Amino acid sequence: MALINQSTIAKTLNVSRATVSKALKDADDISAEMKKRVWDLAEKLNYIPHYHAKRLHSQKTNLIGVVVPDISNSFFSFVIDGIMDIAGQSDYHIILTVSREKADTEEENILTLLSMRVDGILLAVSEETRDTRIFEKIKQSTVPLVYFDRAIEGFNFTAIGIDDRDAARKLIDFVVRCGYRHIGHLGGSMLTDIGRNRRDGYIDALKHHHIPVRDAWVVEGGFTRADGYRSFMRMQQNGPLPEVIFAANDQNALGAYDAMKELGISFPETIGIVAFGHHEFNRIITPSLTIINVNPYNLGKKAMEIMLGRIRGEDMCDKKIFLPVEIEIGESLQISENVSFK
Amino acid sequence: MALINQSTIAKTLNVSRATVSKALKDADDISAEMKKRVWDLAEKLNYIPHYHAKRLHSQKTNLIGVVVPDISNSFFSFVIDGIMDIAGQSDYHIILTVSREKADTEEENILTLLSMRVDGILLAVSEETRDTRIFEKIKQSTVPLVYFDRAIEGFNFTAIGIDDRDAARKLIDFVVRCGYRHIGHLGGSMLTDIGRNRRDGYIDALKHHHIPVRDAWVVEGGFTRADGYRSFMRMQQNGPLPEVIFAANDQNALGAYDAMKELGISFPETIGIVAFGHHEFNRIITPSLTIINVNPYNLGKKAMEIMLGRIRGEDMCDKKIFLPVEIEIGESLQISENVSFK
DNA sequence: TTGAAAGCGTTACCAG
DNA sequence: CTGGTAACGCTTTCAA
Repeated sequence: MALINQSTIAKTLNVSRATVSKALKDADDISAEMKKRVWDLAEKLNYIPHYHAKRLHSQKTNLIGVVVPDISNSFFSFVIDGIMDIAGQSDYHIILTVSREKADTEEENILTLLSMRVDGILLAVSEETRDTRIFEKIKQSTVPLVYFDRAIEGFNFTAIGIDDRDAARKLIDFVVRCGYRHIGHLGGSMLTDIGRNRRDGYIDALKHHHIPVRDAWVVEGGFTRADGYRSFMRMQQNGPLPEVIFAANDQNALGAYDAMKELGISFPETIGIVAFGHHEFNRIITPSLTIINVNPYNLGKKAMEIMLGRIRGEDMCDKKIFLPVEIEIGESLQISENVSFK
Repeated sequence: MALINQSTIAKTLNVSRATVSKALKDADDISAEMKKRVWDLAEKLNYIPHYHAKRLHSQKTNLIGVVVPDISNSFFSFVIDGIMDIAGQSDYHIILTVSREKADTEEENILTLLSMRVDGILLAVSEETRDTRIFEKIKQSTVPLVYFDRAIEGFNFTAIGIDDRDAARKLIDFVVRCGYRHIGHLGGSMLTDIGRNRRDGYIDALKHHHIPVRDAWVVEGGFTRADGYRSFMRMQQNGPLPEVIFAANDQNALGAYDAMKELGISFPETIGIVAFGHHEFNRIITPSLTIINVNPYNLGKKAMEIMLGRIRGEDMCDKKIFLPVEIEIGESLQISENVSFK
């Protein structure tokens, strides 16, 4: 016997559907006796209310749509973990979609979420996204959108992430103070703000220390492990390699590590790697990277909290929110004793 | 302006809602001219159909509910990746819920999914689950349920996973053939079938090789990193440690590694670790474990394929399906040259 | 205390 | 070709 509805209960009890509906939600104007009869039968017939029929009426779904580029990237699974923790506390549910870094999949996902009338959308933009018409649509729909990690500029949506440019500057500054001057960059996608900002911070820091930027040591790439592999191979073909490589993220670093292994380049003795990353991942990488540590779980929590504020109507000003970061020193650099990071 | 509905289009065009509905779905009995007018206006007003209103009528949601114990466990994120790949190809969407290994959260999640009238439920049972009334409810609801990785016996639902007992036997057999005879076990939860089966396989193998099972070397635990840490600490208090430890899964192994690091026990020189795990994770562990390799991405794909078959009404027989596994040898064992694994 | 009726956004059947 | 109407499962307002 499949799931039943209120009508079935009403018919069996010879009362109206309205009465059943009210009894089920323990309304004041239903007799205790009637309620008991309804509850007992509901229990017996395994009645489970229809979520969407209910919400159809209330115009509020308590659903939050999430779009991530890649769920097998542990960064995003930790973000989702944070999102779901906050969602669970507030009786919200998550519709998870994955763009696979494809702009058209992302667009499809957003349309699906809008069609499900989610109360809000949390989005980390795919690497490929260029066409921004879909963001116009979201704006028009008045569904609140909060970017996390990666954002598209120009639509005045709230974004939460880190100050990538500043963080990259600090990381490279640290590397320089460790005594290195030959520093390369395996970049992320230059279509994303974080890709550009991390590269710009890298260049800022080199310039600040009067170190020339060598084109052969700056490779445009992406945020996947495969991207890191390809980027390293490209840099290696450009001629002599730097002492330290700054990878756009930890996945990319892992790809570089793959390439070095394949090429027989020892790590970290020959080349050190530093990257943007997160602690949970870093703890299990070999040998430990030196990273700018972003906490993805907190990022997810914070993003969801902001979303809830948005839905409640508080905090309506669109802005960019930065999470704190810190440098986590791994075994990937030979650090002279007198370097400290405040 | 918020999202509009068909009525708005109908009113603006001075036609009936029925006409709009049919025009939008390109029905045969609507004039080309009418269709164009409707489409143009829909486009202009940013009309996006209401997913759940539509499905309310069709009695099919194209939604699949997923319950995982822990999404920050990379095993499950890879499973989800596989599930979503197949789902995307077939126009299904995923409602993801996380039980955090808690039986009551799991039950809540299942009820939510049933209330959303998902077309099917994919479930990896939490460690804690004992009360099986909720599974009765699912059975009653006639919503197809497919277990992946971890199952509860006795309800005759389809389950997909690996033959844990056999795999554990093979893994321990391999360790013995490497020359080790002092082998301990950091177990998973004995409430789960996989926890029991892996332990039983371990015992089978020891018995087969006439190696006594030492209680001090068999610790009951769980599948998280924290569990692994605690279990190792317990075993260490029991007296002298074995040469090789068989951990219930890779997270557990990681926790054991944490404990060893804290206690200053070198790895893998003093103690080797073997575990159930998956390649993607293993590649980034230091030093690489020797694992029985389960491919979680394929597991997810397969689980979703079975689910789709179920929904279509094919393949209605409930059974246990085993995925193939293989041993992946890492740096965690000192292996003598003449050992090979067929 | 209960029930009739309208409505949420959509589709489907049948008339015209 | 177009439209009225009932239906999907539920809630809410207003009468009785």
